[in-house]
Amino acid sequence: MSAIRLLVLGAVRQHGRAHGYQVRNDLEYWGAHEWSNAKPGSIYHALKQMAKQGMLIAHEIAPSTAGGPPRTEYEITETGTQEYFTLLRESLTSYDQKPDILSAALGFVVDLDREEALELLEERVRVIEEWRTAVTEHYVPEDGPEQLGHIGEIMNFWVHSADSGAQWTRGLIQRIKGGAYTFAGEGEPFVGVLAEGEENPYGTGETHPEDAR
Amino acid sequence: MSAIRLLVLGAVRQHGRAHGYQVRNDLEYWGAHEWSNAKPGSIYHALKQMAKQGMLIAHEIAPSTAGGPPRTEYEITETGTQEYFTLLRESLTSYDQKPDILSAALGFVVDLDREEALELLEERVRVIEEWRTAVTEHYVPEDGPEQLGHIGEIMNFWVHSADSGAQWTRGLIQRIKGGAYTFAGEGEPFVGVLAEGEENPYGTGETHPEDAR
DNA sequence: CCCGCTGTAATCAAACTTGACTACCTGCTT
DNA sequence: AAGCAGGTAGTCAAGTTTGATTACAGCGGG
Repeated sequence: MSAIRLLVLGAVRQHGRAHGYQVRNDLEYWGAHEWSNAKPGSIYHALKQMAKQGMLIAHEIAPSTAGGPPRTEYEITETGTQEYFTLLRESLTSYDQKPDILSAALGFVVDLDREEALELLEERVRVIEEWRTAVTEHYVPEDGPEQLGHIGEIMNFWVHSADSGAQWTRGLIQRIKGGAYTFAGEGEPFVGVLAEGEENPYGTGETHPEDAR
Repeated sequence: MSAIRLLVLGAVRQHGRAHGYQVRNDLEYWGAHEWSNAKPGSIYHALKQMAKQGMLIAHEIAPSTAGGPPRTEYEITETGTQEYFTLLRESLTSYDQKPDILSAALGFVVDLDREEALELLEERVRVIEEWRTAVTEHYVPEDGPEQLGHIGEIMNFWVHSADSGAQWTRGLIQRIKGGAYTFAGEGEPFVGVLAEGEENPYGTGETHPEDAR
C-alpha cells in the first residue's frame, strides 16, 4: 500500500468537497510532496480511481471562476469514509518501514478519539517488537551472525531502525497521554487545510535540500 | 531511484553471468524480497530494460536442463559496471529516507575499497546533518512549532529518523575503521550468492512476520 | 502409464508513478 | 494595446510495479 490514497481521502474529507488542485495544494502545505509520492499525476489518478471504485463522487463543475480547464469536485462517500478509517488504523499499527505511510497517518491521527489513537500506537509498538524478535531469530544462522559477513549489516540496520521507530512511538504515546493535541470529540479541531484563497507558505518555491537525492 | 537496478546489476556482476531465476534467488537469499520491491516481475523487467539500455548483454540459452521455458542469461557490460558503481556510491551517500536503497548498497559496499567506503559513509553523515538543519529551519514557523499542532509530529518523526540514521552510520564507520569485513583488494571476497544447486535457507518458505502489513 | 504435485523459469494485464506538457485566465508592463 | 509572467487546473505518454498466471519437466503413487 502506498500513502497516496490515505492522503487524498483525508484531504477530501477535511474539505467536505474538493477538486484536485485543492487536494494537491493541501498535500504541499503538509510537506507531503517531500516525503511521499504526492505528485500531481498520482493525485489526479487516485481521485479518478477512487471515484470509479465508489469511494468518491465526482461532480462536474462549470469552467471555474478563476482560470483553467473545467474542474471536477469530489465528495467522499460512506464507503470512502470507511476505507479512510481502515487505512488510517492500518497505517498507524503496521510496520512496513516505509516512513511515508506513518507520516500520512500522523497527519490524520486526530480524526480518531484519543483512546483509540493510544491503543493503535501501543499496538504499533508491539508489532515492531514482534517483528524484531522474529527477524533476529529467523535470519541469524545457528553458528553466529559472523557467518553473514557484511550482509549482516543489512539486518543490523533494520533492527536499529525498528528500535528507533519503537522508541519514537513510545515518546508520541507519552505526549498524547499527557494531553497534547485535540482529538475527535474534544472540541474545535485543528485545521490542517488551506481555505480557498489562503496563500501557501510552504509551496514549491526554492528547492529544498531533500531534492538532492 | 529504486533499489531494483542496483540489486540486479550487483547480482549479475557477482555471478559473471546469470539468468533471471538465479538473480531472483540471490535476492531472496539476501532477504531483499522483504525490504525492497524485488518481486519476479520487477526483476525480469529490470533485466530486459537494462539489456535494452546496453548495461547487460542477453544470451539466449537452449531450453534449459531442468524444466521451464527457454531462459536467457545476462552478462554485465562495461557501461553496466560503471552504472553499478555510480548507483552504489549514490545509494551510500544520498539520504532519501527510503531504507531499501541503503540496504541494497550495504550488500555491495565491499565492492569498493575500504577507504572509499569510509569517505562515502562520512559524506552520508554530513548529508543527513545538513538535511536536518535545512528541514528544521525551513519548516518551523517563526512563532514556534506549536503553531503546527499535531502536524508537527510528522516533522518530529522525520528528524528523529534522520538522527537515528546518522547515529547508525557513525557506528558502521567505526566498525569498518576497526577492520571489520573484507573490502575490494583485500583478498578472498565474501561470497554472498548461491552456487548453482545450493539450497536457499531463506527462501520463500513459511510466512515471515513482515508480511503482516 | 497417467495424474497430480512440486520446482524451475518466465510472462502478462492492470494498476500506479513520473515528469513534462497543455490550456486558460488575471494583472502588470512596455 | 500587445504581450508575457504567474497562478489555476488538469492531461498524457512512458516507464515501473504488482500479483496472478502460464509453461514445462521430473517424480511418486495408484
